[in-house]
Amino acid sequence: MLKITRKAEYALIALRHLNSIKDGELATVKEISTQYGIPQELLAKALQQLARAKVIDATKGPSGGYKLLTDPNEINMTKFFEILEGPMGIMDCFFESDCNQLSACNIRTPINRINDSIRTIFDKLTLADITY
Amino acid sequence: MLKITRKAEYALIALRHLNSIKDGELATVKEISTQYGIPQELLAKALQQLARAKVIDATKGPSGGYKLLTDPNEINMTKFFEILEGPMGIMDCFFESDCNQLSACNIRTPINRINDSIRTIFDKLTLADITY
DNA sequence: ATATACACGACTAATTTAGTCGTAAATAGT
DNA sequence: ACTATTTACGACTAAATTAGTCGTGTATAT
Repeated sequence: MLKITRKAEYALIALRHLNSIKDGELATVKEISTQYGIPQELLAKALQQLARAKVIDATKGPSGGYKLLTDPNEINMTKFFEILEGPMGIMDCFFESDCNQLSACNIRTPINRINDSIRTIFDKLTLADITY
Repeated sequence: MLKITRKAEYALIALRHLNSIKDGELATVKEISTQYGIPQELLAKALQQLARAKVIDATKGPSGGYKLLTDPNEINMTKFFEILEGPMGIMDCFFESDCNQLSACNIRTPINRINDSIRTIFDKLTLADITY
């Protein structure tokens, strides 16, 4: 339970990789997927999402690839996960609001507190923390 | 992402309910599922798991039902979730160990730290915290 | 031109979660 | 003893989510 998706996992591996290469260098999806044994197309999608969100920068064409765009200290894990997996919350009722049991529900408040705790952890965690 | 299952959600609602009834009283699955609009059979399963784990106590027959068995302060959320959803971890590789990418994986250690943080939160959270 | 690399939507497959059903066993009340 | 009620539990189906693939398009270095 409380598992992250593989896509996020792959993205994390890739980000860490991007963080480790030299300044000015690029890494391609192919390289990364080969090196870590990750399905290429799936990793590609994840990196495209991160590129759209301006976390990484894409260069097309031969000798193209990706590089980090943001300071690793600036990318927190809440942002990261929300880019890849959508809004973070341990229960759906925080996003949906069409829960027909709302009036009867007796755990909304406590669940909210749990949720905040988890969010706080991920807010404080940056890519830099994942990296060392 | 990081969502808990509905079964766990239902169980939490039920536990909170059990915690609210008078000492010596019992609540049946039927009552609870009706009151909160929860599928009866699914809630039944969840409560059976909790009963097997000695978190609650079951009495069969007419005028039977469930009651809390443990002090709400003694039930922590890690235990609770692991009873209902199995081992808690944000990645599978902590349980499986047959990951063939292990050698290449560059995020195992940092992921472990994240995992520990989450665990710590849930370790400290008891049913009593959910209850007030 | 052409080969390489990213972009992206549509699609299928696999896995997980949600929910149902049938049957059994205990027990209180009659 | 019989019946209604309630828990116990495995097998099953349905729904939803996640994982992974494919086809096509666009940019660009050589």
